[in-house]
Amino acid sequence: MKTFTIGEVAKKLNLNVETLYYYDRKGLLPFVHRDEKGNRRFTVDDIEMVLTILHLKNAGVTLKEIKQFILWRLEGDQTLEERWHFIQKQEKILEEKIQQLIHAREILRYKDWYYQTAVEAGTEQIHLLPNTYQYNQDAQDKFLEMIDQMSEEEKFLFEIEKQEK
Amino acid sequence: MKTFTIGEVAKKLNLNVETLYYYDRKGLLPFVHRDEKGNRRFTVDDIEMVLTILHLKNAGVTLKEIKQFILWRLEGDQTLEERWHFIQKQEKILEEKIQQLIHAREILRYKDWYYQTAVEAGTEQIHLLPNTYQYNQDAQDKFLEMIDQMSEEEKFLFEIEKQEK
DNA sequence: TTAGACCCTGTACTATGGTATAGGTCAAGA
DNA sequence: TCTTGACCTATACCATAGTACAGGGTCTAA
Repeated sequence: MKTFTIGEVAKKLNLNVETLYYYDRKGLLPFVHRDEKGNRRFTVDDIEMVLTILHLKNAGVTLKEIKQFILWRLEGDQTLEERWHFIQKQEKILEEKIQQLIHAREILRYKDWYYQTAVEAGTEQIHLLPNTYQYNQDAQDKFLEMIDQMSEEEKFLFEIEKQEK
Repeated sequence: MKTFTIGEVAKKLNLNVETLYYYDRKGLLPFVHRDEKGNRRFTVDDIEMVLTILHLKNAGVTLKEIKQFILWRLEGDQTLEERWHFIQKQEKILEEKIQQLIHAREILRYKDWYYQTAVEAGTEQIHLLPNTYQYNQDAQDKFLEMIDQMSEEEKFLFEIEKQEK
């Protein structure tokens, strides 16, 4: 069965070897064996595992949690339920993260509109109440139109702005 | 015009005051004025600015970059173009991040299926080739079915697994 | 008049996820 | 033979984004 050196794995997975050494030190690669010279040899299965680490990392899972998952995996079928629940939990967390970023994207798109129109007008004043940095009705309407759901913080600001007027 | 203390702002924006002090130290709140006693007083405009900071932070922008944006904003209309380009750049970065997380979500959903079926079967063996940790044809087919686009790293693994067989 | 709740500054400490550096082994090629 | 490159360990160092703590001021209510 073909095996790979740490350098080959790093190259193929677009990591640098230091990162793989770091993961090993942190206990994320307990499955990797050594040859007679003491060098790590990664099997295809091992690379599969490293890819799983990267998948979880991409999903925002910390190395500590990933380590737990890896250890469960080495324990075999008796930890299937734990692993399943772990995956379900991470799915929920990730879903929330995605929704948060989608909100952030709406905000950026609003700001994009805001600056595009300001640049066209040559001044930000077109969006502001005279002598303040507070947004005028048009800017607020556009905000409401472009943003699906306001956060609590945004609602709070809307409230105090209303009271000012 | 009503103003707010740092504690009030922190509470309303769900931050702790230390974080606001930290932002100030880092130069993100140069617009906040003090009263006779030396205490910070936040105007509605100021809170608007802090909310902008939080929006950018949610979008994954670093504090360093946010500081730049804030400074531009204080310079007024002559920096409108810079600010617009900055927003457009952050939009692109965020879009990529969202797509990456959506890929990660597909992977997690696949793993969810993988573990659900394994738990039902009582063993992970139903997805593996005998005596390895490599996925069998069914598991691979399901992967291809559930994952929209494979990353380079995933393609690489598929290749070497094919060669093994 | 004193305790508690805020406010302030400055400095230290933390976690996370690496990256860099020093010092060493070993095999292959010029 | 000697240098280059890939591997190894151990340790130091880094940025980011806070969090905690020490020491001090000021106002208010019991």
